[in-house]
Parts: sequence; C-alpha cells; structure tokens
Amino acid sequence: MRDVVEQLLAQAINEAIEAGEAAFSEAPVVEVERPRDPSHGDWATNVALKSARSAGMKPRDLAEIIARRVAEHPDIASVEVAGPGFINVRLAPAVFQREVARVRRARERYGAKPPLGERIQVEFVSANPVGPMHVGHGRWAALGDSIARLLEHAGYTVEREFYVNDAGVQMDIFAASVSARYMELCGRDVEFPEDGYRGAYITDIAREIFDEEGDAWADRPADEREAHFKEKAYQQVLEHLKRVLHAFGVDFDVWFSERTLHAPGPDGGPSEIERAIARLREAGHVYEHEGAVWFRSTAFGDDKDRVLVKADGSYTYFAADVAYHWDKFGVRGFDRVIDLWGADHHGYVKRMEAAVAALGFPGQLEVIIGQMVNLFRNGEVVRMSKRTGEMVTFEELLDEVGADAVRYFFLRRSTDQSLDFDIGLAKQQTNENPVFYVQYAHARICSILRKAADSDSDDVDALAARLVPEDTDLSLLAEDAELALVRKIAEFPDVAAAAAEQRAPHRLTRYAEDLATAFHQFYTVCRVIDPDEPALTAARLALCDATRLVIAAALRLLGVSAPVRM
RNA sequence: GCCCUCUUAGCUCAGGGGAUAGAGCGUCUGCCUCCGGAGCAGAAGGCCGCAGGUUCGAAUCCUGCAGAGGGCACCA
Repeated sequence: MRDVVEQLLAQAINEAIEAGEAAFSEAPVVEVERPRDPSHGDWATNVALKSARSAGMKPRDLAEIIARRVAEHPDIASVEVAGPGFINVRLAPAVFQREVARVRRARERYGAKPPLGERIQVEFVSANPVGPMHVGHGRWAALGDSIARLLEHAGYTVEREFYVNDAGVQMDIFAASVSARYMELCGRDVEFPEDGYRGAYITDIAREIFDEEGDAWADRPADEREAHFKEKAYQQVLEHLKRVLHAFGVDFDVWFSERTLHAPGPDGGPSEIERAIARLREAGHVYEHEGAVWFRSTAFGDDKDRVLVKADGSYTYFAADVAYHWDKFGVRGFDRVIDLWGADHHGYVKRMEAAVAALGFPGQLEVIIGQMVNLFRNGEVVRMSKRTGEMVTFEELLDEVGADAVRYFFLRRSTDQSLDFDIGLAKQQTNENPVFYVQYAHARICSILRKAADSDSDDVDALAARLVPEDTDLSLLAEDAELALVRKIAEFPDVAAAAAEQRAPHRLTRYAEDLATAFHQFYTVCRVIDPDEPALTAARLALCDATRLVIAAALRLLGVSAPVRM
C-alpha cells in the first residue's frame, strides 16, 4: 500500500510541474510514512519539507499545491497540510475494502513478491557436532529459519545451510572423551582426558557403542579405537541435531562438511583450502612471515593480518573458512550470503568480510550477530555449562515448553538484544503469554466460521469459501472498528517487507499481536453473525476470514502454527 | 588497552530523521440475557544514561563520557 500512495503523490507532483505550478532544481523523492497519531490520516509525507528549497518555495505553499492535486484522485478521501508542511492523506474506505478481497484471493501469498532471480544462502546454527544443541543454538535456528522464510516471501531464492565442523581438534577431543568412557564401561582403568567433554551424553554414546559392539575395542590401539569411535559418535550427534531441528520446524537444504574442504580435489589435485589460498596468493594478498602464511586482511579493513597456514604446516580454522566462503560464492555462485553467528564470534566478522572481498565478492557477505539466551525458571537463573555437563539442552527445553512457544519467544526480541527466557512464563497458557494471545485470535475466528456454517469441520478454508461468495458487498464494512481492522490487515505487506529487509522477524511478532488486538476490538463492538442482516454478516465473515489468513501468514513466516482449535 | 552490542514507564521491551515517545506485564476503575472472558474499555505512570554536535526538526545520525554484557590466539 505504501508504494501505491507514493506513486499517487509522485503523480500529483508531476501534474503540478506540467501545469507550471512548481519547478524543482532537484527531482523530489516521495517517501510516505504511517503517522503515529491516527488523527493525522493514513499516510503522511514530508516531501514538501524536503524539497521546498529546491523549488524555491515555502514548505507549506508547496504542500498546498501538491495536496490540491492529490485530492482529485478517487482513492483519496481527504488531504490536509499540517504543521510545518506535512501532507496528510486519508484513503477512501473503498481502498481498504478492496484489500479484504485481495487478501482472500492471495491467501498465504498476500504481500509476497514474485521471484527476483537473486539467490541468497542463509547459513546458521552450524554447531560443532560434538554434543547436543544448547539453548542458544535454538535461538539461531529460529532466527535463521525465519529470516529465510521472510526472504523467500520477499522474492529471493533461499538455501538454508548448516556448516558441520567435522575436521578439527574438537572432534579428536570428542573421540578421546567417548573412548575414555567406553574403557570405563569395559572396566579398564583409564585417565579421562584433561580437556575432555564431561557431559553425561558422552557416557550415553559410549554405552550405545558398548551395547552394540561389546568390549572388543578395549584391546585395540588407542588411535584405532578413537578413529572408529569418532565416526560412530559423530553420526549419532548429527542424527540428534537433524531430529531436534526438524522437531523445531527447521530443515536445512545442505549440511556442508568441513572435511570436504580438506580432502584432495577430484583428480587427486589440491584441496579446496589449497586452491583458495592459491587464489588469494595470485591476487597478491598473501605473504610469509616467521614460517607461517598470512592473509593481508588489513588491506580490507581488518585490525591485523591473519594466519592461514601455521608454522607447523597445518591450516587454521580461518583458512578452512576462506575456502568455505570461496565455495559459497565462487563455486556455487550465491549472489549474497548471510552468516548468522553467535555474539562470541563477532571478533571474526572483519576478517571474514576481508577474505570475501579479497576473493572478489566485496559487500556480498552479510554477518548477523545474534545475542545470547539467558535461561530462567520462575525468575531464577538456570546455569549452563557444557564442561560440567550440567545444562539444559535445547531438546529438553523443546520437550518441556513446546516448539511454538519457544520459537515465538526466541523471535520476539530484536536480534542484537540478549534474551531472557523464562521457562515458567513460556509454559503459561494465560494472557501473559503473547503466543497464546495471537493463536487464540486465530482459533476464535475459526470458531466463528464453524458457527456461521453450522458445522464442526476443521476445514475452515472450505467453510469460508462457502460462507462468503465472491461478489460479497464489502462496502458495508464502514464502522470504525471494522476499518481499523482492515487498515491493520493492509499493513501486512509493508511489515513483512521491512522485516525481510532488516532481517528482523521480531517486527512480525509485534505486528501479529497488534493484529490480534484489532480483531478482538472489532469482535467486541461488532456482532458478526446476525440472521436479520445476511449481507452484513457476509461482509463481516469476509473480514474475519481475511484476518484469519493474515494471522496465519504472519505466524507461518515465524514458523509458528496457527491452530484451528485450542 | 582495543573492538562489537546494549542503556526508553515500577518490570520486560518496541520505536524505518518528523507532529502530543508506544505495547505487554504489574497497580487502580469498569464491561458477561448475546458468535470462545485465553477477551474489551479506561486511569495512573517518562529529563528516551549524561554532555556536546549535525539538521527547519534528534529517542533515532556523529563525537566524547559513564554503566551493563560479549569478544580480543599460528584455538576451534
């Protein structure tokens, strides 16, 4: 709706120019906004304030000229010039009434853009496959998936990717830890690795191997045993990750193994890491110093240069990441890549951006830093420590609270804000819980549709189609509460577009709550089903149905279900 | 020491350079002969951390300061 109003105003300005009423040394750019105060109309623009100088006129005089032109359009109910030179526009009810029909036609595609032909990769979670997901990973999962949904809605072609760090030292420690627990189960006296993982899940994995394969591995050489256990345990953790994420409504298109970057090329040639470093070297961004190979990242805005190959000849984690990002851009050809990292990785952003720029894709990597989750239970902090193993895993949280509430709460805060999650509150099914407030509005509408159709069916789409014919007269929707609700509905495309552009799903949670409120207000004031007023009933059912569809659309972008009953 | 994020109502937080700064919770007052009260209406509550600057206009942009959290490896 924003673009329509902007176009209308731009057209009015052009008419004024053609009529010789105004001349600009610089072409005015029209931007409209929704006034905070509804008494100021549906949309407002400051174009007269902005371009008064280039027109050589007083802002208010210019505003008057534009306003007079705009007022002639049939979609405009009224125009006024206010304050220093704002132009406030009120749209005709017919504009909003048309929007109800548009929603019911477009359904979940309401506000969605046609394909732009631009491919974006969103990489998120990417937890080390050495243990269960923790609660913070859950937040990245909700965030990454919702951002992906928003981008798809905005017309991008999106791939979701999970980077599996299956090649590093962490994996060795992991294997050694499982091996030690296994030996304990076999009754052998072994020392647990000092830096090993002490979580109970390590013992669980060891027991599973023990139950399956007995104590046969106890007498084999340690490195052979650990190599075997590494793969077994790795597969188990990967299955765990996939299962939990799927239960959370998050499914990745690609699980990218770090090992493939270290492996020799298809013809036995250099690995992807070696090729990526060679590429940087050819571009002149690599030098040697004290036996190590360095990337001159300072040339691209980093604080200091970074090591790619250590003096002992092994690659840094960063070298693998350079190769990984070469693969994203150079091999797979994404137009844009969004990496979602935890706050503890923010120091890594500059060097990664530098590497991507050096590889020839400046500005195409976007790193989003998500803040942490602090877990509470009824006001008391729940401590989480991976080392000691005393932790609430994400799976436990999911089991206890449920996917809908967890996702909604994780998405309700802005990304750069750390999040206090209270398990007790999220489980509460009361008005303190915004998820239920929104879902309740949806279920309530479904109940109205069932009642109007005198049916007990859960197929509300079919009920709505039957109850509201195509030619329903929507001009009967004229009460304040009705128009306020339609206005809120009509905001959805702009809100979804802004949320996508800003990578900010939390805007949608707020919108969903506002929409639910507008519906409840309407419902309190207007009786929907009235046997004496069949035409009005049909119009109001159409409005209810449009509300239902938009609530469902908003929740879908958040990855939260829209229940038909509660 | 350097870098990143945050600081808005009693609490938890929204706020895309604009008009009288918003929501939820909490507190107080009302609304059920009627489609789901998991609802609705109203009241009280603010030096937008502090100080400068840019602008016709700043909670919003810039600089400095203070406070909170996180990060600073030839770790991953």
